Amino acid sequence: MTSAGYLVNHMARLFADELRKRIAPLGIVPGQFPALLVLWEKDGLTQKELLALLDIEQATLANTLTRMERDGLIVRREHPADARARTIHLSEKARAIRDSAYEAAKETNEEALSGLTDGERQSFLDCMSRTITALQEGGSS
Amino acid sequence: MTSAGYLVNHMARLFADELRKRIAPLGIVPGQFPALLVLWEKDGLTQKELLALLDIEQATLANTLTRMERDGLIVRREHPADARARTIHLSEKARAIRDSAYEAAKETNEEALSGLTDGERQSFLDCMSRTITALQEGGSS
DNA sequence: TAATATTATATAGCATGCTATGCAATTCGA
DNA sequence: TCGAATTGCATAGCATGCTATATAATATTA
Repeated sequence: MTSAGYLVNHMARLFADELRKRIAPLGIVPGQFPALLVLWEKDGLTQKELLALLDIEQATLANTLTRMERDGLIVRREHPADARARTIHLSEKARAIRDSAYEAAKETNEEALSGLTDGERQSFLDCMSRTITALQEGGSS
Repeated sequence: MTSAGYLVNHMARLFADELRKRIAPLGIVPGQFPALLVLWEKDGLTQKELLALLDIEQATLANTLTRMERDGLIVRREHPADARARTIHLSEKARAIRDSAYEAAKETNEEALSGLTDGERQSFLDCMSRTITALQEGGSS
């Protein structure tokens, strides 16, 4: 159980669980975080525009947005020019938790990497980025 | 999108997808891999014994075993001494794909880490192990 | 030994992710 | 401009993981 794949899977679940506990009081869950990060920067995007900034599939985003709407984090309005599309807008609630959510994410990362030096953290993130690139290139060949 | 948590999640999905593609011809899926690794070493364990060797929850294992039985990878027999328990046995099919499965996992790891030197791979795995430890300790405090 | 507690496994319900497919609206080309 | 192709989003169905709870069997204890 010390292969890269096994460790990566285990680590990802622990990361998600830790974040989940920290953001639970805010009324959000880990799967909503990436979309929120984008929408906190720029509101009123269409699903397609939001999708282009995330690393998930369209169907996954569609389902996540449905849950975010159910949870009162976003509202979707009809697109002014295209009846197929809808624009996505954060609720006041979602805007209000922004700083706390950033803080929770920061604390999660800090806890996870607490045993690593700054240099190790740097090279760790670098290794992950390069691993991601390698796996993406393999698939698209 | 360069925080540790985001990268870890993304990397884990790419790893799983790559492995999924490589083992699909064998008739298994990534979630079955950890249980298979254990059962290839030692057959006839109970669910509880198997669980003790894996990093997943009991309910997750129970469902995985149900799917493995459905897929013809295992059979479960009544435990000779405890009517609550069942012993888990690999099918001939599962035994037959062992070497191919190991090879597929090895190739997945090799592809993922292809851009890293041996030294980098070593420290990468080490960082992951330490991160896992840090997150486990935090939760159990 | 009968009542209680514990244990082994299963199930319910949910989140997150995927592929495949459906559907309505828009765009393009003849 | 009309029919075909494309596009934007939703839905179906599944895997993998979780927590909480149910159930039956075993173990303990008063």
